[in-house]
Amino acid sequence: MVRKTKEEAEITRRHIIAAARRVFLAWGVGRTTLERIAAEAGVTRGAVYWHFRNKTELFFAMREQAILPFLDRVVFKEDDADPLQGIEMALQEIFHILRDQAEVRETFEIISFKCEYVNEFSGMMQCTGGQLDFLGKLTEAYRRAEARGALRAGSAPADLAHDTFLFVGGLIKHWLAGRPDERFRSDPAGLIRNHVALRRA
Amino acid sequence: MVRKTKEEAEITRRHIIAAARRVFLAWGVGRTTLERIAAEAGVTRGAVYWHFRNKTELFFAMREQAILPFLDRVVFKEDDADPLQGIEMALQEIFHILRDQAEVRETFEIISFKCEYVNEFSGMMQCTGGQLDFLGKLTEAYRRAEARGALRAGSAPADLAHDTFLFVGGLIKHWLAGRPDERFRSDPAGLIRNHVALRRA
DNA sequence: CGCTTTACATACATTCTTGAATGTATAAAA
DNA sequence: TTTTATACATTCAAGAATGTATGTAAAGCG
Repeated sequence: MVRKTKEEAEITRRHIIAAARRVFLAWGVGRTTLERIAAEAGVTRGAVYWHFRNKTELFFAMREQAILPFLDRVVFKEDDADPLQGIEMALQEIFHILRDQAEVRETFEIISFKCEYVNEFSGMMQCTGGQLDFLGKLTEAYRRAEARGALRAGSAPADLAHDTFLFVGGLIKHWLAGRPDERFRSDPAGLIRNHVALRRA
Repeated sequence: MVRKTKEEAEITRRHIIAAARRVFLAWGVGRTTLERIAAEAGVTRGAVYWHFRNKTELFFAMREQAILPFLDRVVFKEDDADPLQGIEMALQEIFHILRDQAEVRETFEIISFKCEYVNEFSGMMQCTGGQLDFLGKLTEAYRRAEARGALRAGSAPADLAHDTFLFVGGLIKHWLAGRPDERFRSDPAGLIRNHVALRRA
């Protein structure tokens, strides 16, 4: 066996994560063996065990990679002229990421449908910190909109934020699950536009 | 072994399904062995194999049981005075069922979080017939509301129905996942009320 | 230049699971 | 009353899958 440099080892590590994503998606996390991941990555199980303590750690490494784009790209712009526009664009951006970045989409598909939330994983089904953060930012954005008089009367920002949060959760799930011809999959932009329009003053 | 009568065999069958539900919930469907289900039900694996061809068939039998209460109890009453009231009550009823019927709630938890949608199961992640039926009834109900002038202007019934459908999907998921102190878990009624109120003329 | 650590591959022991085969006592049918 | 089908229990063979232990050759470092 030819010993690799640090850079080459890092590449191997990424290959293993990418292979894991493909195999998880096709077989589900539970039915995926490290042997199969290794084969898919063109290495042996020994290599996988070298880089990751076990399947769980590999799973979390994969998950981490997919969350980063959202932290970077989903932001609530403060548009004084139309505060709700910032909310709408943030929501749209979620689906742009899912559409454009296959690895992110596949990872979300795995998290949503190819994984059992039990034992070490059971905490993951609750709202994660990132999700609560998103809910908080949504609430702030609606508050700003209210201050600008952009909201229709009778709706508290916090309630609107909760409603939007649940809407987005449902949409992500159905978007991921749906076949291309289904509405949830084909027209998230329209659904988001309608959702936000309901809130306009 | 004492051979059982048909009635006793039916009871055994139900016991096995109930045991499977408990074990699925704790261990996840994939990591659950028929041996463990059998032990939980107080029978041997032979009995399980007698009643069900394999774990998949047992899973679907359990699932079937949990869907029935919704077909019975979630109905859209046609209230001419306040058509949106019928929609709101139908949504509320979903969570009454989940709150009151532990077996239904647990089964939904399994379907949502303790099961990998792969191979035979992969079709299940799409909208089932029951869900599409629900969406259809929602659309009809909103159409009736529009005809009665109960809807705020500018929103098409079909769009409202989609929005509500996604909201409910998100709410069910977060309600199931949440701990009792979380808002999604503690106050679905309020969230539903706000959601419907947004649509009022 | 020699030692140590790294980055894997290989081999092994152990532990589940599963499906099927077989046994068996009795309920139900004839 | 005899026969047959039922409703399980028990046993077995065989194949994964896992974690670990060990081998190894080269990279990295003083």
